Amino acid sequence: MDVRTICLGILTRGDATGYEIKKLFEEGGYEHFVEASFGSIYPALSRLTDEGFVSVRSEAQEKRPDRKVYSITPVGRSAFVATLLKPLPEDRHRSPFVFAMLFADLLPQAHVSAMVDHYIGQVEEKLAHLNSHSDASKSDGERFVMDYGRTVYEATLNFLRTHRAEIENQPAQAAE
Amino acid sequence: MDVRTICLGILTRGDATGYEIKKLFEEGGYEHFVEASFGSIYPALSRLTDEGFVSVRSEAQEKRPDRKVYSITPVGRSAFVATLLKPLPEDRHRSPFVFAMLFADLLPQAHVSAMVDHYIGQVEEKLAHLNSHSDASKSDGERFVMDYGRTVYEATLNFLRTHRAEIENQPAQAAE
DNA sequence: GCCTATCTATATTGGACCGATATAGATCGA
DNA sequence: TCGATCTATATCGGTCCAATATAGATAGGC
Repeated sequence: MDVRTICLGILTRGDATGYEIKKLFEEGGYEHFVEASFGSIYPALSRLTDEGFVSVRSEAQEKRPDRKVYSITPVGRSAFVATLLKPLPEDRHRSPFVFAMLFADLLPQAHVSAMVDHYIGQVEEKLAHLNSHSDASKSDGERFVMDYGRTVYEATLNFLRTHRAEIENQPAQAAE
Repeated sequence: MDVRTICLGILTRGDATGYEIKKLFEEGGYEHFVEASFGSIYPALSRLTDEGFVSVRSEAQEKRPDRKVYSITPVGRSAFVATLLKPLPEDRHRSPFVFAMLFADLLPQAHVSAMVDHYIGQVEEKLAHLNSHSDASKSDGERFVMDYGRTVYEATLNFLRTHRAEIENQPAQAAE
């Protein structure tokens, strides 16, 4: 999903700055399915403004730099819905950890165990972060995607804990 | 994980052409954690050759275009292992479908159901593809990552089948 | 008082990546 | 004969992002 569509979607839920959009990705429990960097968010917001899909107003702040608050326009809202009604791009999953496990036999066993421990820790942290969000104020869609994320993280943890021995106790540099 | 590292890894398992590396991603059951396009594979192989991490030989074929076969060098193999021993980049997951489900309330219910059906079909296809790979000739690492993929796909399917009603029967354009 | 770490806030850049395209060689079914 | 599809290499323009830049803070340690 391109970053302009992502920003439009976020803005259907309420006005936001570029910085707030980024924070939503980092802290909002969305990291299992969406992310964007400042390097793409600010240019995307600029283009959306140029295209008339969003409008922008500056707000001065005391003791803080000014902030630019973006609002979706009616045209932008229609464009967003139209995009969702088209066939969606494929999911993309990239896991350096899983890729590295393909080659566990090339690594010292102690290091493989440490990598598995570290990855389990990362997933536990993400799950805890998801669980820290109360469901009280969530829409059905938000609850659905949070529960989906929990399901995948829990399945991942169960799998790693159950199956880690299968790649940890391999002879180093097995003949291949 | 950058594409050069990915190509190096594949080549530790045996010589391959750029085209074969791409086919491995598409058909090898790796799509839940790694992928690269021709647009990045060929330049990566060129750079690896320039850097001395791989060597290349051309093979003429009857009735087919010539093919370039790449082999990892001892220096390349060491570099690959050294890369795996460093801290790995974070996983990245991008799911336009899950992102769209955040906004299910903006869409006609029939369309939401169709999107869920289509996504379930895609995941079922990926799972069937994974299951089509016999475990007989797999290394422990390969078995591990295939089993991991199955676990995640199965958890996904179970979740979608169980919870789809939570976003399908919403009033259209709920007040927000 | 200074320095480092961290937060808030916007913006840009160079390099990596990729979908599309190009070129060139086939087979197969209608 | 033609269109679809496969094999095979390669490039390009657009998108994305980590890093960097600039500018405004607070807080804690020395």
